[in-house]
Amino acid sequence: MQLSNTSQYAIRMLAYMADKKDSPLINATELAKVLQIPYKFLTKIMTELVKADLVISMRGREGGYSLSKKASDIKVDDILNVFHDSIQEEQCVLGIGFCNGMCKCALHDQWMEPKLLLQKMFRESSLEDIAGKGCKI
Amino acid sequence: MQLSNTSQYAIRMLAYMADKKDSPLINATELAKVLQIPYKFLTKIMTELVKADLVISMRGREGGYSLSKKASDIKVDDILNVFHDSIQEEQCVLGIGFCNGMCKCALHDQWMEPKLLLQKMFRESSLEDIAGKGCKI
DNA sequence: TTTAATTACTACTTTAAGGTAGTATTAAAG
DNA sequence: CTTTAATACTACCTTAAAGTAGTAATTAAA
Ligand code: SF4
Ligand code: SF4
Repeated sequence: MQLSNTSQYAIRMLAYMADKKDSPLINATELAKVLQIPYKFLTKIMTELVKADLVISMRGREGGYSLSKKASDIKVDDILNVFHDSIQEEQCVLGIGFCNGMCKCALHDQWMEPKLLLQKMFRESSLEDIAGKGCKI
Repeated sequence: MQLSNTSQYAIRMLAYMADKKDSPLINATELAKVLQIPYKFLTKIMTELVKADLVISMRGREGGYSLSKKASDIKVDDILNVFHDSIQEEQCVLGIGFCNGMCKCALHDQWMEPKLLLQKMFRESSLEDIAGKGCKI
């Protein structure tokens, strides 16, 4: 019951970048070292974030990565969507069926509440919220 | 963000058994067919449930499985614990660190609420609650 | 006592996520 | 122009979960 490694890495990478919004470009070497994420895996993930238009990359010497928009405009859910790790509308807590409300077990209604809270949290929390709150992640 | 396949299967298997509390023993062949779970995988899972004392098994002809206690006494969380799929006390929503409340990101407090709800749900929901509510899972 | 039907055990295969290696491409610095 | 430092691409390796196969052990019916 937790996010994939890849999503976790992606969130931390982008949160770090949001935190260092003074630097126009941040490179993979720095990110890998500071966040303790394998360099090659990090660049692989970053390339996906570039393709998803959450990040802009500059190749070549003095290159690096930067957020494609304001930190407050990049929601956690946008990141999760890139890696298909977001909570779907009809997703069953047990992963058994898809909730249609027609025929339900006792857990169905109980699941609604935490599910809605999680969805809300992911959709409304931006990188700005996560970063720069005194605690580096 | 969902339970492992193994946990899902285990819950469905036990819920089905709870539902058929009239039959003293239920065998793997029936379970596999009705629940559409691979027979060999099902027996592997069931053996773990036997070792965890949630299920009693009878070998040999006319053998099968039965719940080791009343359906109302087997909680979903008991099943999740067998497969290390329960939500830990200090578990971080992002899977990044372990929440100690000392140094936290903005998601930390928001995570508390759905997490407590999920824990409560898993701990308080029994097989009796899931089974026999008109909807077979 | 033999046979059939069942669970238990051991070992293997498959799949997908996570991770690594090497090379190509790009662009600024010198 | 050449070098250097960066990202991008392709292909592979590793690990753990999921699933499969075959055989042993057990028990009741015949
Ligand atoms: S009724 Fe229960 S098992 Fe079925 S989709 Fe809803 S939560 Fe899942
Ligand atoms: S502060 Fe945020 S990242 Fe750190 S453990 Fe709590 S929820 Fe996770």
